[in-house]
Amino acid sequence: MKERQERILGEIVSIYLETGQPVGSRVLAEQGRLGLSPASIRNVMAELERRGYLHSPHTSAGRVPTDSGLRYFVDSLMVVDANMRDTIEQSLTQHLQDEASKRALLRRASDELASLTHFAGLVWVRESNFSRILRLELIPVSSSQVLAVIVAEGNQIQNRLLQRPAHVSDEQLHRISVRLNELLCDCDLAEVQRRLQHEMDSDRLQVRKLLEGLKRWSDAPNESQSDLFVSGQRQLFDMPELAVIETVRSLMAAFEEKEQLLRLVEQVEQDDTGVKVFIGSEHALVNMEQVSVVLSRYEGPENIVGTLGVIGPRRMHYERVLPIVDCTARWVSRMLGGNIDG
Amino acid sequence: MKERQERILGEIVSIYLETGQPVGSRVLAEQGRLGLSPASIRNVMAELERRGYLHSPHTSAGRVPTDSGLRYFVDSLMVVDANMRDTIEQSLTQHLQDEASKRALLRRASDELASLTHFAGLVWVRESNFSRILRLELIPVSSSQVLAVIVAEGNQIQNRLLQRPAHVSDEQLHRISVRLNELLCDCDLAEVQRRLQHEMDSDRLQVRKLLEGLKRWSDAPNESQSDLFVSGQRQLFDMPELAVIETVRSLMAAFEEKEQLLRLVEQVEQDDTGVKVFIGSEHALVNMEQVSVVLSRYEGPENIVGTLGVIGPRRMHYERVLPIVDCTARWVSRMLGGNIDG
DNA sequence: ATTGGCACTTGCGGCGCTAGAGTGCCAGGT
DNA sequence: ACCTGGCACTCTAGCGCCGCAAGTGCCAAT
Repeated sequence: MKERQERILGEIVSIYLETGQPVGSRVLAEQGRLGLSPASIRNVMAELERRGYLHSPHTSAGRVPTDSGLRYFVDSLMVVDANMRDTIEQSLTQHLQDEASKRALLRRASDELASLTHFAGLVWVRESNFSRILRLELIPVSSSQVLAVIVAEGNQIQNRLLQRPAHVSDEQLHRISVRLNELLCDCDLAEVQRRLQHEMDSDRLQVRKLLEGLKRWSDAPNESQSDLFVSGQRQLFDMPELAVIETVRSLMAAFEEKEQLLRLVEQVEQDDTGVKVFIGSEHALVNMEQVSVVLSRYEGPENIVGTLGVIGPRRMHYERVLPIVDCTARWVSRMLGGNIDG
Repeated sequence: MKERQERILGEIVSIYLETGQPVGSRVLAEQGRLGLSPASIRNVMAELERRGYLHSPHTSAGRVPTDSGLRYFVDSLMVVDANMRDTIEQSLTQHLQDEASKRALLRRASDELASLTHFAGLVWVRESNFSRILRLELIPVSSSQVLAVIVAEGNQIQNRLLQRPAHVSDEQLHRISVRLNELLCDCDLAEVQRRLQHEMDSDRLQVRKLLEGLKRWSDAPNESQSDLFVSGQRQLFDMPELAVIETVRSLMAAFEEKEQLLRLVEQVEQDDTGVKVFIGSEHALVNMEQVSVVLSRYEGPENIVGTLGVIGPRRMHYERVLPIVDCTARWVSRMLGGNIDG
């Protein structure tokens, strides 16, 4: 694209991001940074429209950047604010210092995304079953129940109540626990299943019920930990172009049903090329042509991976939001590396 | 109030609940169940308006029940559908059968409230620390960490990673675990604190760090379990009178900030007189004069208490919603009594 | 006490108009 | 060859107006 066209597209986009209104040749000329008359600008605008970067809502309105227009801006024209990163790091350091658990950390990360961008923050963590068992412990709870605790790789901790086999003393239970621990330690999921099955067949331990419970656990992903944190939805509705009941409904539906978001989020998990932007209709979310999604993959130790980012209006300051999402993702990755329970 | 006035108020309310529109004397007369002419009805309506049960938006609109009008309806006129309860029980039995954890159960209850009423379901559980310890176990995780698991009364289970004291073998850790278990078993929170302090002072076990971690745990309420479940918000925006951006914002704010809701919810926790209804401005939520809240307290075994209910439009079918909330609360109470982990 | 009739009030939808904004194109200047 | 002022054209948003429909309050008659 000609340099002249780029300059004009850039100006149009940045004014549009500010105001959200169509921008006309007049204001563009008066704003002065181009040194061109309205008429000249009009010619270029017409060309840009022919190429699909601009769009007129109607004859007597100005031009609005299309999704492609914004895309071009984000890909080629945008300059990220350099000292943005420091500000972000600072804020993150301040607010995300020492969180007790992984869940708490992620929730706070989501809050932080929301408060930095003033849009909706989003943190997703891949639903993961225990992968490789580091430790298994059975703890007697009552005469009818026993608590199974599993510590898996990446310090994931999961627990579940199982039915206690009749006529098994605490003493015996402890022995079974030790035995199972030896049996299942360092096994991955498939191996755990196999060995449990084998154990059940021979049933030397006479605790078929218990083993069944364990097996069922390893079958189903642990659904008790919801895995999508969303913060600051309400801020979206402060943007006039999103404060439309139709859009509101769609947004709420997306947040509540989650499947649509998950599809998007999983796309990002595939390739790990930093921050990914979906502008307007680029994500396939229906009725949400006015929103953009900015996501990045993050990665904790062993088996913890996920995606985080923000959902905001199509006209967001990408040059601010992109580094925010990027930094937060890195930060979260770093924090997850530390000492954190699951 | 005169029987005639009651009948008319009742008719107005039930038409209003259906349509959401002001109801005029004409339709009321034509509807036929009163056997009176529009003129007569008008007289009574004027009287009802003077008493504050009705309100005209303007001269040429019909009458709309005020909050007091609806209140009177709910308190004195309403007849709850008798076989409603069966339907509800049935649906609950079907969907809430065996949930693995307390959290899962409560979340499902919230979903169920939402799907039965088509409004937003709400379940709150009182944030509670462990009360009386039934069992404490220390599990070695790595060379630097140890997992503490506490089983408390009511089968509440909580776990936390603590720093592992240096130079303590798995063997020793197990002994410490047994010792601590003996020491702290059956103690309430205050007693736990006291004994831990005492133990730290003498420090016979040489594991000050570990004890400190435990103590800090018992100080702070366990914040990692968020305690308010909300489902089906989006359904609210299908009601035309709530699909107003102003109201949407307020609703979202209430759901996100939670303090306002908690204040309401705690009011209900105080007295346990079954279902409680807040109509329109009766709850002090700003900008939400168009919504009503129906809540009931529920109660699990030992120390688990909470409030659940729905948030819906002011014009909801109270005669349907009240039994739904009531039954769900009883049901949840019953289920919590069963075998469920925390 | 009830009711039909009538005058009065009020919001709402449709219509036409104007002002303002912005464009496209052309002809003339550099 | 490119830029620019000018002009005719188009479209929308806002305003005022009007008439319709709905509903009321009151009164006189039953």
